[in-house]
Parts: sequence; structure tokens; C-alpha cells
Amino acid sequence: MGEPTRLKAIAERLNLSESTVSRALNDYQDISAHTKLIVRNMAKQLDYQPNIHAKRLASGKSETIGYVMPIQEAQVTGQFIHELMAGIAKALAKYGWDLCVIAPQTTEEELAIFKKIARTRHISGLVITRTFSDDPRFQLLQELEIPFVSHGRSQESRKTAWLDVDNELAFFDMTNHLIELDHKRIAHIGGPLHYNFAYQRRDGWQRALKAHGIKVPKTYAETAELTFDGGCYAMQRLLEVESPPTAVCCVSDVVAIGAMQALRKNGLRPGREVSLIGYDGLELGAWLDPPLTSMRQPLQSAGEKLAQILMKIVERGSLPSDNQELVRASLVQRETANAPISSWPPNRTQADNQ
Amino acid sequence: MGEPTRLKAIAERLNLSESTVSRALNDYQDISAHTKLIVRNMAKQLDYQPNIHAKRLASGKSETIGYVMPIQEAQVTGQFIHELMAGIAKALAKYGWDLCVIAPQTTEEELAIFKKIARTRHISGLVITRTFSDDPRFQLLQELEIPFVSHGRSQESRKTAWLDVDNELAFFDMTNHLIELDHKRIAHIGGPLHYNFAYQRRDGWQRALKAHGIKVPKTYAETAELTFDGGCYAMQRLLEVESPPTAVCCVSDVVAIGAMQALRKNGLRPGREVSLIGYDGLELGAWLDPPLTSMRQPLQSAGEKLAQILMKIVERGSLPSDNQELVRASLVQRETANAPISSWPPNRTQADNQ
DNA sequence: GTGAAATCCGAAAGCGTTTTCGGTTGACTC
DNA sequence: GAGTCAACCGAAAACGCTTTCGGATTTCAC
Repeated sequence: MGEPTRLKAIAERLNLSESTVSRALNDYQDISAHTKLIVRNMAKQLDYQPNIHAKRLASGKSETIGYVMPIQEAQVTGQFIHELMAGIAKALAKYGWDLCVIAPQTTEEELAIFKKIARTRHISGLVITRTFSDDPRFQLLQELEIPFVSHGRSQESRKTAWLDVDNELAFFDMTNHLIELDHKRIAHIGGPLHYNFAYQRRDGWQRALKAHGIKVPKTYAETAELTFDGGCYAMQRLLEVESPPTAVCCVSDVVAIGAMQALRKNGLRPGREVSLIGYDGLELGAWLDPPLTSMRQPLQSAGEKLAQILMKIVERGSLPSDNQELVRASLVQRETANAPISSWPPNRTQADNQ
Repeated sequence: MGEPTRLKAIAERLNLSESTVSRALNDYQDISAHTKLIVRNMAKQLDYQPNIHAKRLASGKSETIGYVMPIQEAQVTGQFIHELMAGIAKALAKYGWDLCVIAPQTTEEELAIFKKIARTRHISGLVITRTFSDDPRFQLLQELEIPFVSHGRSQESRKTAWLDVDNELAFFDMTNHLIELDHKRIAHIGGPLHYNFAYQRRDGWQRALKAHGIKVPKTYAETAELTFDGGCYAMQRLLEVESPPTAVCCVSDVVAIGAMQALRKNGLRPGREVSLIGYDGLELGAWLDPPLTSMRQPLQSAGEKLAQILMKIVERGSLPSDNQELVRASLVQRETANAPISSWPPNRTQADNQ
């Protein structure tokens, strides 16, 4: 392939200095329009690609952003991550920035990597996901002055940049949908409360109940690990309370799928005796038996937006707190949310009297 | 945070030259053990992190490998990609290499990116996945002399480095398993033949049948898009042939899940009238109703191995053709593969006579 | 005690950009 | 026609590391 074209080659061909060529290509004000034109044409003709390492060394900028892949713990997060990353990469590519993946095995390792980045600065900004209510990363990144944006909020995120779904509203909407279907006994299977979204989703559910003057037993507020297993166990527990619910709001599709399993094991059919709504809007849900009703959030575009926010902060010094954005999730109607049936719960009065 | 530590700082503190310090840190032969020791200690004490851009500029190496994310087309590939990337990133991190994600929207864009990389060389090697039988990337990357390793083979991969599952063997094993369960009418839902693995899997199925002297109608060799939909349609067609199969080998779990749907629509239960085996071993499969039998390949370790192969080629000039490795998939027994039942197909003799 | 061979280290030249600083034009004012 | 001011460009110094080349010691054999 021969030697790649250097700045020098362009300069020599045009009888200009390297510095002029450099500034022409970078659109400096003190280069005449004519010079810019011929330089750019020559650059195109020679298929010039700047040496990125030299550029980054000289400018002190790295034009690389890092994405911290969540530690593999929750199931079926893969699809989620894939779409988000595709969006990020796409947006970055437009400006010639790189997306670098960081895959720490533990939280300690993650924090150590942040400290390293703060020293080397070879990554100019970070996207983090799976935020916790009490998330040590926020404080550390602020201390280290590493620009970052999170997908999801935290208690620590008041001054930082983030993009999040309005989880509270989503679960408010979700619960209202069930109420409109005439459900009164609406339970909730939430996630572990160290996840920030778990709080918000539970609150949305509660607010909707309160808004309609519906009271449910405390046992209706279940918690599950974000796994199939977790959902299965939680649903099982819900079926064993004095008077079981006729509908359940699930913190995620994965949990809902686990819950479906529990219903089946008890001879019940999701969407008949007990309605179920998940969250994430996984494509997969449409192919379950029965297809799972869910809430969907835009992911691909979220990735693009995250990238844009971060570039704005890194490049133009935009204030993190000016970059907080909430998007709305929408209901994906499928077949697990229907009106309650009269034969369920079977032993209602009996149970109520126990 | 103050200024990061530079080579210069270490040199001044120890009254050594920068070049000596550099070579000490890089373990050159012509530096005494004693000097190496004190230099390393001082580096540790000052928490020295080399400026990666300077390093890469000076050495001409980029220590970055790129992963080409498949264009979003097949469903539920996310989990797959996530695990693979986690493995790659993990292995690279050990040596301080970076993983850079490339997300082309089209094949043309992908090839254009390759050409750009060939000029800038800011990525020293590539991992590609989702290989096609007739895959233009292999020739181009060889021409451009970009080191790469593929996850999956191709007709063009004779001289290149790859890591692949023995797809043929996997489907041979899968089919044998069904034969051992006493199935004779074993169909296959394959993928589009432009995917290289689709060929191999179909061949494995055929070889097993032949080995046992089992003959099946041509209509038993179905093809489906790698989507839920695709699987659903293909299964539907299989149910409409003269004498439908009692078992089906599916090219992927996603396709199998679609097939399950088709069975249900026809009042049949997967694993009772018609046995089904998928491929990919998705965790999810265990949570379907009924749980899907499948074949699993190791992914996390595959990612690590891909990274190691690539580093070996880039760094030590190992020959691509010396780096071809086949791994074996293993059966994940769940509940959709059982012995055939006598009442199916319902109109066997009738159908046979038609 | 001389020559040769090791052993260890420093000087300095890159690597390919960006960016500061200043210098040369020509136009424009009065 | 001297002074001022833009407008435009070049020289050269960074940026922080690697690597070549050679020089100074020391070691060893004879």
C-alpha cells in the first residue's frame, strides 16, 4: 500500500508550510479561503488521513470516549447494551471519535480504571449505565474531573449530566393502564433498591394507586433480583399472600418472564387470572406464550444522544447540569394485560377472613 | 490533580537519562537489573502512566484492536455480542490494549472503514464476526494487510486466522441425539445459506441421517431468516408437508422460539408431538414454556481467545494460518427433545398414501 | 598490561501533528 | 508618503515517548 500521506507531502506539493496546511485543514480563521480550498482538494486527492496519535499528542485531546460495560449480572441485558452501543458508536463516528469499551470485572476495578484514566487522559469522556441509587462512581468521576454522562440517574446526579427514562411516569402509566382495565389488586415486583430505577418505578406504581384511592396490602410490594429466577420466586410469594393480586407490574421483562413461569407452575395463565406488564419492550416478549405486554424506551437514539451530550461537554465545555434529559417510555400492548376475571382469586372471601 | 508524571520526572529524580528510564521500563536487555529495579520502584511511587499517544506515535504501534459490531439484523444477537466483547476486552486489558468498537451501518461502509484503517493504522487488528460463506471482507483485509481474526469461517478463510465452533459436528451430535430418542422423521430449519454456518449445520444434520440410513423428504430441509418470524413460518411450512416431522433441528434458538409459536398455533406442544432443538444455548431458553433444549458454545472464553490470537499475530508476527481453532458445542438438555409419541403425525398412513 | 569483548548508559534524532509567535505583504487612512 | 491595520503565512517550538548509535567503563584472556 505504500507509505500513507503525511502533512509534509501536501505541503511540498503546494509549496506551503506544514503549519499552513494543518491550519487550513482545521479551518483556522487566518488562512484565506483560496488556500483552504486547494489544500483540501489536495488532501482529498492524496487521500490524506492524519496520524491520529500525533494529532492527539500534539493537541492534548484524545477524541475517544469510553463506555463502561456493566458487569455481567442481570440477564438479557445484552440486547440493551448492544443497541445503546450501536447508537453511541454511530454518533461518534460522524465526528471521527472513537468508542473504547471498558469491561471491569468488579466495582473496585472499575474505580481503579477511572483513576488511571484521570492520569493518562487517553479517554476524554465516559458513558456509564446501570446506575445505583448510591453510586460511588458519580463522586469519584467528579473529583477526578473526568467528563461523563450517565444513562440513568442516581442520588448523586444532581449536578452531573444524564439521560434517563422517566421511570416514575412509566410505572404510573403502566399502573393506570391496569386500573383502566378495572384491576384493583395490583401488585408490584420491583428490583433491588440499590438500583436507582427500582425506587422510581416503585414510586410510580404507588402514586397511581394513591391517585385512584386504591389500597393494597404491604405484601404487594415485592422485590426480586433482576433475573428470571428472581421474578419466578417473587411471583410465587405473591400467589401465597392472603388475597393474591389480579395484576402485577414487573420491573423488567426478564422478571416478568420469570413471573410467567411461576403462574404456569400454579396452573394459571398469564393475562387470564393474573395480568402482567413488563418493562424494556424486548422484541422477544412478542414471541412468548402469551406475548408479554411491556413498556418500551428508545435505545438506539438514547445512545446517539448520550454521545452528543458527552462531546458537547468535552469539546465545548458545556455544563453537565445543563445536560439532563428525561424521555418517556410507551406502552407496548400485547396479551398479558387484560380485564380481571371473576373466578380469581378463587377463595377470595375465605382468604379475606383468614 | 496536578500534572501527571512524565518520564522526565523519573529521570530527574534518579539522575538518569530519559532513554534509560524508558528502556528500563520496557525491559530492554542492556539495562542492569539494579537500574531496572530502582526505576520501576520510582515509577510505581510516582504512579507513572505513560502518555499513550506519545508512546504509540513513537513506536508506531497502536495497541488497539477493533471489533466490528454486526449490523443489527438478526434478533437477540445482543447477548451473544455482549459476552464475546466482554471476553475480548478482558483479555486485552491484561496487556494494556484497547478495544475499539466499530459499528458500520452497511457492508459498503464497513469496507470503507477497513480502507481507512489501512491508511491510518490507528487500529492494529480486527475481530470480525457473523461471517458469510462468500464474505468480501476476507479478501479485502488480506489485500490491505490488516491483521484480523474471525469468529466463524468462510469459503475465503483458508489462509486466515479464525476461531469457530464445529457447526457440522454440533448438528451431527444434535441429530444423533434425536435419533437415539427414536426419531426417524427429523427435519431441519436452517439459516440463509449466505451465512457460512448455515451450510455446516445443514451438512451435520444430513450426515447424521445418512449415517443411520434414514431418508427424509426434501421438504424436510427448510430455510428461515434468523428471526422469530422466520422460524415461525418455516415450522408452519413443515407442518403442512405430506407427513410432517416428529423432530426438528433449528439453526438457532431464536428460530426455534419462532417454531415453538407455530406449533402452539396448531394446537401442538413443543417436545410432545414435535421435538425441537435449538442452537446457542441462550439462558432465556430455560424460561420458556416448555424450556428449550439447545446446544451451547463457550462465548466469554471465545472472546478471550480471539483477543489472544490477534495479539499474537500483530505483536509476534504469528502466521494467520497457524491460528485456526475449532471448539465443540455441547448439548443443553431441557424439555423440548423427547421420544416421539404414537399419535403423531395423526394421519400418518393416510398421509403416506397420498 | 594490552587488546578485545561485554556491559551499561546518554545524546540526540526521530514520530507527525498542533500552536505560538512573529514577519511580510498590501490596502487604507490622513 | 509615513503610519496603521488587517490579512495571510512560515519558522520553530512543543507534545512525551522510542530507538539508534556510539561512548565510557569494566572484565577477561593472553
